[in-house]
Amino acid sequence: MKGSSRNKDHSTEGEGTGKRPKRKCLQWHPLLAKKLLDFSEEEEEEEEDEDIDKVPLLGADSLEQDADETEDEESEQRARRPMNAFLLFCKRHRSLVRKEHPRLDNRGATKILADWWAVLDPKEKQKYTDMAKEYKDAFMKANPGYKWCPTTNKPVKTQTSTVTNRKKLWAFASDATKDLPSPRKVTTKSEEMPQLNFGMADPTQMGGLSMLLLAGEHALTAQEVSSSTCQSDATNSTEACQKSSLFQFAEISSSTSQPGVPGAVKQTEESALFQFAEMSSNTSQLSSPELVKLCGKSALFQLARMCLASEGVKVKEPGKTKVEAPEDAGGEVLKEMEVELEKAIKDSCKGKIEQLEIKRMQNRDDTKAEESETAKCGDFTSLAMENSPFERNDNTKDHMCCSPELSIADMNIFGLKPEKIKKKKKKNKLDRHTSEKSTPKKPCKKRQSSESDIESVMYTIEAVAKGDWGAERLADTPRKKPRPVSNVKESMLDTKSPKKKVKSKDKKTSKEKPTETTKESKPPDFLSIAASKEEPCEASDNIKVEPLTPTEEVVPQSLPEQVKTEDSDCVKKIETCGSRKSERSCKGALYKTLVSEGMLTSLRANVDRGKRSSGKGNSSDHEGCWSEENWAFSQSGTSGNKKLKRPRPKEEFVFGLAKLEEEFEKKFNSLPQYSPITFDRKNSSVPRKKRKVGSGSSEHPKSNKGGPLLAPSVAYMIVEAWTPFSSGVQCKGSSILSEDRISSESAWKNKISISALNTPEPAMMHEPLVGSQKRKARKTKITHLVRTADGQVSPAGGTLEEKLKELPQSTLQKTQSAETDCNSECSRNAETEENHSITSDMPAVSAFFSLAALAEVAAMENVHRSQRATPLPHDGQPNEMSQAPVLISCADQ
DNA sequence: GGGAATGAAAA
DNA sequence: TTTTCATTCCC
Repeated sequence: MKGSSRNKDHSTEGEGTGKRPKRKCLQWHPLLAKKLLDFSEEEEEEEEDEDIDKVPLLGADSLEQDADETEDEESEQRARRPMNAFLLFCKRHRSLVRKEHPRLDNRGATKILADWWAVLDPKEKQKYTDMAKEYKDAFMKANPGYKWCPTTNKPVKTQTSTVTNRKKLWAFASDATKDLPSPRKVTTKSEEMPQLNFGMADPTQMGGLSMLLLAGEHALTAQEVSSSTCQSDATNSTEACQKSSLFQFAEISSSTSQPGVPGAVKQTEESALFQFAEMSSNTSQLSSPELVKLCGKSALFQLARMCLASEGVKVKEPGKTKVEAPEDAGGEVLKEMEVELEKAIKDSCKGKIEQLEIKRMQNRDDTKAEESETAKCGDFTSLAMENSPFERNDNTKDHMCCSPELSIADMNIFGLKPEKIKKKKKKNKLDRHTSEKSTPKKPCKKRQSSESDIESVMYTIEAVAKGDWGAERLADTPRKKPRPVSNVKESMLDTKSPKKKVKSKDKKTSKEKPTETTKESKPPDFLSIAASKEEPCEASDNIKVEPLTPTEEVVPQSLPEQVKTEDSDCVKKIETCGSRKSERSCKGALYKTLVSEGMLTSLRANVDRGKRSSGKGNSSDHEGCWSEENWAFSQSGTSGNKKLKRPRPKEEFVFGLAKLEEEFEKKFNSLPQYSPITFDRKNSSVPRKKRKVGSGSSEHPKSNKGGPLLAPSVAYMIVEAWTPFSSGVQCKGSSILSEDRISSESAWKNKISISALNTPEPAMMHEPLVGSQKRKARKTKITHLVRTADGQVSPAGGTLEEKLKELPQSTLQKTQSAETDCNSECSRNAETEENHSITSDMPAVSAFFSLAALAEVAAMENVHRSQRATPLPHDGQPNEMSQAPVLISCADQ
């Protein structure tokens, strides 16, 4: 009754959409959700404050379960066992069933679904099975210790009263080992998680540094590649660069995600990417790419100068510099530095720098100048060199609290002591941002200054690692600094990137800016993100991390040496900066290109599509894969938007969740949906139970209803068209169907996407048949199908090809050729061969897959076109199949 | 919270 | 072989 509101009606859209059962907060990925929740909680606190007491628990998710949670246990508890194939099927088709049978309640729907399931072609089932398996695998990876049945043990939950009813149990084998669930704990507690699959906790806790580490590691490899590629060409390689960049991002994201910490990492990454995108976009907007380069150079140049200056300073007064207190101790040095900086800055950008004394004054004045400058050098702002130092000084003075050591270390890390100093100012602002985004946790509310320092450092590190530099900083700047400077920056930002403001915390920012007092408010951000403790941890982490992770060139180098060998550091730093810069430029260029090409847009669109899920709010995490993909998407998506506003922290979380969900959905969506009609027929023909042979129902389901499923008519048609083929073989052209699929496929990282997802085979008929019969059936069906596809019109198989071709024309824009190719090939293959494992191509593709999905698709398409260019005709050679970008899997009965 | 379905895992 | 529990959501 109560539920009546919901009625079947809306459910139409998706299972996913609306449904949130009361209890279950997180359908798919409890784990992620929890993790995310953790973050989100914090954020929420910030935003909402009201709500959560302190409980870090899950504010959001918890819907009902909150109670249960003590974080750990709960988290564990939270994990829900992965859905099995049937459940996936149900989820996917329930809405359809409901549409057809609005009055049916779920039970009835479930029965129908069961019928459908029974009828469903084995192949089709296989897809779901595969997906389920994948899902499970991912889940298990995420939750190594997860047990389906807690069995008696389940001691776990006892405590919390709530014990999750349902969830209850699953005891994790060993808490320690079990990562997933525990991760949260770890995070909270500080235990270390071995990482595990997800090990989110660590990175999160680690904060930016950890992030850096993770990202850095990935980045290193990725970057290397990218750098090499990028270096080769600027524009020409653009595509290559793009790919590389995408790839890198993907890897980074994936890598980070894998390790764990979906939430934080994602955010950070996203932010980074986003920033990147913004950077590029901004720069592009503001000025030509050249400008960008110039700016970057200038920035780099400045940095270099900074380093040099710092070196000099160090040489002169190492001790002081280290200790820092820039103003206090190294007034002279500072001045020198300032002078140099000013020069450099002026050189590059007109003056932003101010002397220590005048800093603020100038800063204010500069504000105006900055605006103008901004246009000139976007990066510059990003560097935030100027202001930050000053502020830093101030801050340092004010509070060096946290650990001067850290600050120093940080400085060392960067290799840019001076920079750090400078950065601080921005950092303050940035910090918020950074902390929020990149490192949710760290910040201690209390001392901004200290935080700012650390954060700034971390931020910079992260930025460096990411190569975001400018972008992040830009974003950050606005936020944190309460000071007038911030205002200036803001103005800068405004002009440059309204987005950022929009982004996440503009609101807060605004608040913050007004006055330092706001700092507190700021802290909330941090706080929200980070637990109170983190600071020390962070610091330590940072230090530790640095050496550990070579996140990026800069960091690693600097890290080890940093502490003592400053000189070398500086040099190195400079170099690194340069390298990064190149990377950045490449990335930026790539993004730009992507944007221009519209790829980002498309990605974004995909994301948007997925959004509906966002409403759900559930996040699913389970697999690294998904999460990774999500990230990738999110990143790409955000970047694509260009300016999309970055969601606020909360939003980000939500976003993260949403993204996860989206991804999941994408994947999920990738699963073939079958039109009810088809089932109906079958059902009708065969009264529920699986009818095995099927027979023939020929008909085309497609007529309409089916439409709802995949892509509208087109997709559906395609499906049908494919079906025939699929009957014998499954064709999976990645691009084949609708974008959704593509996206979804992309989403799937590796194999899954390829292997299973693909083809939607509506048909269910043939399966049971045996050998020759099957073949006959297939052919027959095929003809039928073909006909149906056409609209029932064309009879014979000959039409198939035509239809296939037509189909693409009709709807498919992109992969038409590919599809056709696939189809033809598939058909052939089906006839001749049935089993084709996934193509060899996959592996390569798989690598990028998540992120680059679109890019890949495009590339693949291009390749196809170029290579095959509608070769298709029947003869497709099996070999081609393998080659063909489109994956075709032929399942043989 | 039960229930309708299926399936996987554990006992 | 039996239990649990995964999803969905009305009742």
